[in-house]
Amino acid sequence: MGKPPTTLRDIAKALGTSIGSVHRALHDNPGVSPLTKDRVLQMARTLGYRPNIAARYLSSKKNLRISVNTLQGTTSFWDEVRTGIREAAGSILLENVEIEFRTYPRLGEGEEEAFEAAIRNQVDGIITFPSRPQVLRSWIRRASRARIPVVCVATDAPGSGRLGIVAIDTLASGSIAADLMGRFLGPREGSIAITVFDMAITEHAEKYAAFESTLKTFYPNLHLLKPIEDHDVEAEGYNKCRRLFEKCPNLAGVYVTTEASIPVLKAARDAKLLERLTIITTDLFPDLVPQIRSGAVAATIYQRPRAQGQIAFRMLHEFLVEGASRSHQVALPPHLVMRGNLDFFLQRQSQESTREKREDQPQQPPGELAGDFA
Amino acid sequence: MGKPPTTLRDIAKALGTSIGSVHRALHDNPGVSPLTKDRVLQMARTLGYRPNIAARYLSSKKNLRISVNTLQGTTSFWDEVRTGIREAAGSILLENVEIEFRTYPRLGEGEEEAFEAAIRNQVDGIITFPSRPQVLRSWIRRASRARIPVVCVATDAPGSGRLGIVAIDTLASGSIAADLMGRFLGPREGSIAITVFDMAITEHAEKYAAFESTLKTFYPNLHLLKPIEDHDVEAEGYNKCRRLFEKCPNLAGVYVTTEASIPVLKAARDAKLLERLTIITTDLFPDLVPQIRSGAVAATIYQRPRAQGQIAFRMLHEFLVEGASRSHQVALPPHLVMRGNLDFFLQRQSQESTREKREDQPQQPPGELAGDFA
DNA sequence: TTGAAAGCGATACCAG
DNA sequence: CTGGTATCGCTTTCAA
Repeated sequence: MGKPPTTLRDIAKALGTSIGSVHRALHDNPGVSPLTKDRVLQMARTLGYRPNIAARYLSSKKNLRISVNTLQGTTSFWDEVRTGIREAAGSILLENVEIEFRTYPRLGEGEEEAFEAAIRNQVDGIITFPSRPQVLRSWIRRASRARIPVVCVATDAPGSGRLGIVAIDTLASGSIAADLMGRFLGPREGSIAITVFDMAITEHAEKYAAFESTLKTFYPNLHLLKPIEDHDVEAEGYNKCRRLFEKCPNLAGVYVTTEASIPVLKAARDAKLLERLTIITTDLFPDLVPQIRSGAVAATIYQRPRAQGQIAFRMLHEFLVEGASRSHQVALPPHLVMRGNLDFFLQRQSQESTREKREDQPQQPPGELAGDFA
Repeated sequence: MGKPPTTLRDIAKALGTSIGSVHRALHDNPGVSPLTKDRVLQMARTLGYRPNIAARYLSSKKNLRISVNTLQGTTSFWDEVRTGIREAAGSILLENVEIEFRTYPRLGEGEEEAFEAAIRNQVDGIITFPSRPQVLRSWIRRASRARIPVVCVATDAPGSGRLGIVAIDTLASGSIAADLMGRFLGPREGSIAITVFDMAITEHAEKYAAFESTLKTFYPNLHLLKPIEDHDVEAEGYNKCRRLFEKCPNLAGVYVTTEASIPVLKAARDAKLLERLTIITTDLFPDLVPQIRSGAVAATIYQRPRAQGQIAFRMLHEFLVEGASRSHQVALPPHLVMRGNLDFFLQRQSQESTREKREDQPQQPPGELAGDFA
């Protein structure tokens, strides 16, 4: 059926030139006359040339090096992102990737240095969390000019020339949160509070907008308050919440769009409001578990850090190997965690680490284990 | 850093034999003395030999053939599973897979024939939906004996020797449904109905059990009724529901664990109960969309057919190529679709088909498009 | 600037 | 039963 794919040799033959020249032309290596180069490029196109990845890997076995620039785990989120990346890297058929983790301790501290180091070390690609997109933008531009593709995780850096972005869909998150809030509260009236890191972050503004829109459309009995910005500072979140709780007696629910839910919960507890509030949080980390189990948190929107890491890696790897990848903008739908399915997600998280360990074990040669597929 | 990986040549040299013999020994091809075979196997193990996939693919470029045996799309579920499989196959680096779709028209009609045909055609692996696990079990066994690995999608075939299973986690599904039902209904008392295909299907029994357990634990005010079995027959579902609705005046909610939610909704409407019932359904298909939008369906548990297809394919491919894969039992958490995030999911579904078309376009050679990563 | 040729690691075939 | 070798498509080096 399908005719055999075009090879370098085919192009060379068709043009009466040599494989070497064709190769050089296709990779715009020095030492090709502009004429031959044009002809080769032309012919490659008409013949529909697609490089054979296996052959390429086999002959030049230089490894790809990918730098992963992320935040140190304040919570488990970034640990899981890294796990996802490791997993995806481990399940690649062509084992041609080396990963360098450059982890910085806090938001905006060491972020630029890490990026600079990655570029200086000539990595082939970068996966990064642009905690302050404006600051990182120029760095990403610089990387792009040096032909180092950059994939952003969790937060986008618009207008930076980054290759791609993997994040949770903000619209889906905000909307489902609002929908749940509305259904949980039923017909009664009340006010809803929402906390964000900073409305200057696109993602957070979008979540707010989606939440607001869905609430307004379907649950007009609920009134959304102005967003509380906590800037990931515990005291700030706590104090602003306390103040709000006192000022707003008809408060019915709170939606925490970031991981910083603990201060909010503490404030609610201290204000003796925990029982009366319907609280929806974001992500899943150890301190949140008892809050969910006790019912203090009605539901949490899980942002699937592991999946984000896996997809980011695949996107970057596919680009590095094939020169193009499917879609460079992935917006994942979040998962919903409540009391009933909490254990399922906790189990999943712990399975990750277990599996990591098993991967170090020596593997059997293929002939042996085809046994019963047990 | 890492020392260079062991090759066939290394083994041959260490044993003072030839590459040819080593190769034969590792693949237990005919024509090796038991002695050499043992020595080779031994040495391969001690040297930690791992075959080089790229080299293997390059030299013997025989394609893998995979048969995909699924139900014709009564709804869009199986179409999406197939799309997921196609997607995963398309994004494989080593383009060495050919997919043969064997689609049968209805539950249990043509299922065995399709399986038999796949085996007869000597495919390298099978992805199947075992609509009647007991019936298919012996066929799967037969395939396994012929060294054809089988991956089940959506429903398991226990004790069949299948290589793996990809499905939605029944516990997570049933539990989240119960949790939502409980929260939606609030403190008031009432009965809850649940419909399944047949309690003899493991997955359905498990969903029921999970639903029951979560409901009992957290929402004792709600009383769960005996399950309604519809056997995917429209009239059966409709009639049983009508009867139930009349018999049970304090009915507060219904959980439909299968795709067969339309008859239930019709029954509710005809009984003038639609407004008063909280209905949670399963999956997402065109006819359900207006029901969600109107609020008749409070939420639907989306079983992510595309993801199931992708993962099933990857599992099978990884096994065929590497002889082993990560985990052979994947239980996915479902997605939750409500009015607010409905559009997000609909958009996703339509993107699939759009993207499929774009894949046919000729691709640029790699040198060209590294441009601005736009 | 170009052409020729030596690998990369595994497969498969042919002669011993 | 075993050893040797051409081959897959590409990269890279060395001559010309």
